[in-house]
Amino acid sequence: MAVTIKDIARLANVSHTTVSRALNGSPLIKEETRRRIMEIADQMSYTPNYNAKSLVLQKSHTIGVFFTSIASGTSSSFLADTMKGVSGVIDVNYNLFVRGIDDYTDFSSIHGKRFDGIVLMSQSDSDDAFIYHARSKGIPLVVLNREVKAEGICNILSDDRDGAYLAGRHLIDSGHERIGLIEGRRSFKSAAERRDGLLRAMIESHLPINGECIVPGDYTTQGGYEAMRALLDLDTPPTAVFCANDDTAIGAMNAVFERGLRVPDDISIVGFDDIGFSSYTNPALTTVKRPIERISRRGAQTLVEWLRTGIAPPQETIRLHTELIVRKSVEERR
Amino acid sequence: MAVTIKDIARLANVSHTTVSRALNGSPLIKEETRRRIMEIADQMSYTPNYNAKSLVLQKSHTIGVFFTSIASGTSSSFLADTMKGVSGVIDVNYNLFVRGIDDYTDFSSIHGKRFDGIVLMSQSDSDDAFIYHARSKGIPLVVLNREVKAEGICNILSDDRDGAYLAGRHLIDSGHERIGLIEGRRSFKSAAERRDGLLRAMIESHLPINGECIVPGDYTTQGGYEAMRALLDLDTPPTAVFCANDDTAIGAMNAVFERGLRVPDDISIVGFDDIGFSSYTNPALTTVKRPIERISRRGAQTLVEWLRTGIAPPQETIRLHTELIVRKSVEERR
DNA sequence: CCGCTTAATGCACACGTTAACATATAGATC
DNA sequence: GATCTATATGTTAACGTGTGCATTAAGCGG
Repeated sequence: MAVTIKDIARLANVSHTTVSRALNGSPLIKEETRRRIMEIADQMSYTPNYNAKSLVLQKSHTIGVFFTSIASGTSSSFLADTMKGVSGVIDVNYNLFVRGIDDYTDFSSIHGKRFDGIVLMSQSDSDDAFIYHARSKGIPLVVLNREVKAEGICNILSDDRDGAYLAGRHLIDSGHERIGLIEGRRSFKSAAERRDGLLRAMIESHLPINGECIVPGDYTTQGGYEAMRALLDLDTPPTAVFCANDDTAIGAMNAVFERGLRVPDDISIVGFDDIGFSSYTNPALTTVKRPIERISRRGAQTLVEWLRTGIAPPQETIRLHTELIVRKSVEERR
Repeated sequence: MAVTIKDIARLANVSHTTVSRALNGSPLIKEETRRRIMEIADQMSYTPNYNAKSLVLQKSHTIGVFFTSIASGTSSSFLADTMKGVSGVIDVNYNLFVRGIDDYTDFSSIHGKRFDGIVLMSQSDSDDAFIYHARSKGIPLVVLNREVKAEGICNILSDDRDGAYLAGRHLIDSGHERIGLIEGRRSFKSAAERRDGLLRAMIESHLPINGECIVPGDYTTQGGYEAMRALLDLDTPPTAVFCANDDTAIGAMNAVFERGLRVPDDISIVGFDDIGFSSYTNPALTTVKRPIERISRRGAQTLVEWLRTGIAPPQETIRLHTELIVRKSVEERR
């Protein structure tokens, strides 16, 4: 049914070897012959069978994009931005394969025959088993969004600690002294980094750190809502709260409104990520912009280059800058 | 490097054919032999080479998930919900391939050798060329989210017209008579259906339809913001506005607040989709729930069944129910 | 005219798997 | 015990493509 190089060979009165070489730009073929073959191929609208190619070349023509989980814990904007970034870079005759790591019970099907390379958007150190496996199989791997010290893998992530520090500074500079924190999902590395950044800003300014003002969260809107309720129940609630991400911040704002309080007049809120909606909350959310799409694009580019040249990128950790976006959810109380 | 059935055959002292049969559960193999082979395979942690399998079986083991566009026009929650729905159903030894149709300049690489089946989350009739192509190549195709009358393809979508009708009824029952509409993206079929649903409710109740109260939108938050500003600039603005989706509604609410007006006291707003954030807007958004994840899951199941049994599903249009979610953004003004 | 180099092409096999056909073994039938 | 049948396994070719090696043709120096 489908046209193969043998079909072309028959029409061109050459061997299929010659056709193969002509189509792949081998210097062994006479220019005139090549043109003739190309023309026939074109006219028959030949497309190579990638399975056959892959089989003989020991390449898969597939790039895997993995998330820690697709089913839960990954926010929509995060997933979408990643897909946008990656799919813009990988050209269309690569297969773009997408999965959550938690879809797998064992990793036996993850091997070099199946994936030329992998982009891992990693959120949790539970991914380490996956990373270890991929490395042991020798699959080129770029890890995004989380620092992994293992040898031979390239990290690209946003400087969350720095971003959280900026957010903290902003609150402090605005005159806040009693600052609360709603944390991110416990096992996620980013959660720890953001906490550390905020705390560094507070320590640097000699502000006291009250354990009661630090409450757990899970990066969800519902989690932010509940955490903020807990903070508001304190005898003296904080005047400003740093939320580990925007989803959390939106939930937190709801809890504030529910008590009949106002943002930022009664309580200031800062988020993290700058998802699309954060400029449309009421009041608009002051937050830290994290360039997920840029990270993904950069990661995909790194991988593509790696595959093209065959030389691994330097084992370095690239941190893309975060940026404080000041909107309306923080009160100046000087 | 990688272990093949021939390696197993050598160790088991049988031919590779026997191994192949044993692993594939052929009844021709003695139970004892099978066990022995299985054990060896297991112990060597054998994984089949899917390229070789695909080559000989003329199957690709790949399911394509296509969007009209990944780069633009597809909201994050839409994309994410689709991925969640599909990836939950397709088992992990299928390749899950994801792309936007607009990534392609020509469809020559879309053929049966490359895709066992395709799930198309279609938003625009610009996808018709793609659909036609896939059909002509004989690729099993399930089209989600948009009705396509072409023969032999199965449609699964939400009943947007009915949902919009429900929203309209709700506004009318709440005492609104001057009702505005911010439309969806012009080329998207869903935009027209939602408009029709609303209009039907209004006509049914003998409400006048003012052209000036119907303004264009594009399913984006920014678009909703601008459209609502236009509505508010009217001499007599509507008392309630139906927005073609939640993103639009959120933008619209912002425009209302910006004028110092209140929702729902001064103006009522209804959205469509029930994205995650719509219960966290302030006030919480009354909207119509559209089960994207369920649609995707159902679509993927249909396709999987089709591939498993080899018999095409009846060419029908399945409409999953939408549901009115009443929250706080509509005023009772009776 | 012979041998030698260079350019262009073909032959045959390999990649890992499945399947049609062939073969071997054992038990059943007469 | 010869013949048949059923059961279990092996042989071989095929899927579509790329590549090492052989082959042919042509050009060239002596």
